[in-house]
Amino acid sequence: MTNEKLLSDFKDVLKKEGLKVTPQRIAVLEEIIKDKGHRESEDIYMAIKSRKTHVSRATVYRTLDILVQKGFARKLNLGDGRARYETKIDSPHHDHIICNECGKIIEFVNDEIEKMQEEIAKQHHFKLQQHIHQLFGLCKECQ
Amino acid sequence: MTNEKLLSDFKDVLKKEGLKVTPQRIAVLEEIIKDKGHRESEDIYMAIKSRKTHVSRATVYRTLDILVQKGFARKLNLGDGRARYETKIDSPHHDHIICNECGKIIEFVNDEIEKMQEEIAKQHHFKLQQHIHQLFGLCKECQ
DNA sequence: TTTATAATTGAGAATGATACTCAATTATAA
DNA sequence: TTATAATTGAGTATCATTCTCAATTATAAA
Ligand SMILES: [Mn+2]
Ligand SMILES: [Mn+2]
Ligand SMILES: [Zn+2]
Ligand SMILES: [Zn+2]
Repeated sequence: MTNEKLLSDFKDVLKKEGLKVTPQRIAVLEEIIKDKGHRESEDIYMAIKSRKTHVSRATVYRTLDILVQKGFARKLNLGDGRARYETKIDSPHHDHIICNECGKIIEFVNDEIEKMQEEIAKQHHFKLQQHIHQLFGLCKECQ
Repeated sequence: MTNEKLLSDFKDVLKKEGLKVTPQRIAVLEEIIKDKGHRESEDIYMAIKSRKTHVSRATVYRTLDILVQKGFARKLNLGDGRARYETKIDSPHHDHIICNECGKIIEFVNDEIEKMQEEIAKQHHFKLQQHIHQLFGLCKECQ
């Protein structure tokens, strides 16, 4: 999806919800799509500030919530107390491998595992809604 | 392993490390082995207080750290901001299924998945150290 | 059993990420 | 241009967990 289309989609969603299109909201959206990485709220806040748009941490958090809610972003919990956000646009489901040393994050998907999760849930009479699968270790460079 | 053996093992470890055997530390150990569940620090703190032993939250946290460090307990992050602790004694590795509604926790192991994780790590040149695999959904009762 | 001493404890303060409050500002539609 | 409801941001609150440090205690030597 082009960034223009994405931006206009976002505006449409905001309007549809009776929410306003503000420079802060646009800036957060732009920041999330610009850098394909797994970003902390603080990073995004600093990146926006270091440019032209005036923004507060509160607004960054609020906008990230909207983006997650509306399917534009995904929120990750890597267990270190700081949430990460990544774009969800053109980004199908995947899980993560995280380096314990340098923090590098690699994405992976394994259909076998995805399938098995469903079976395990079924065996225990659970209706699966989400899952977290994270592998932690040392990356090539950090071993 | 008998509770007596476990207690004496714990005392041995403490002594070996130059740490003191205190009623608070014993109480935390006892609490962790008494209830096989996935306990919050606050639960353990309350349970100990509601008995006879005087203890503080700080000491519960400190002792739980020791128990995890020395292999007597396991610390879980379920993504809700409160750590859970479970006994590691006679409890081989497993992962968890968590009910989004009532919080019920079920344990599972799947050797296939365990094996695949190793392969995935290898493919990405990672030396695997730990992993988190949690399935979230609705349990039979909550659907 | 004392004594010496280093380890431990607990009350309360600190931390850090995130959420909330509310007065001032702003986007939007009439 | 105006009316108004939504948004913003500064600062405060929250909540789990960690830290501080003076008072207490476990331990081992005498
Ligand atoms: Mn990712
Ligand atoms: Mn368990
Ligand atoms: Zn690394
Ligand atoms: Zn349930």
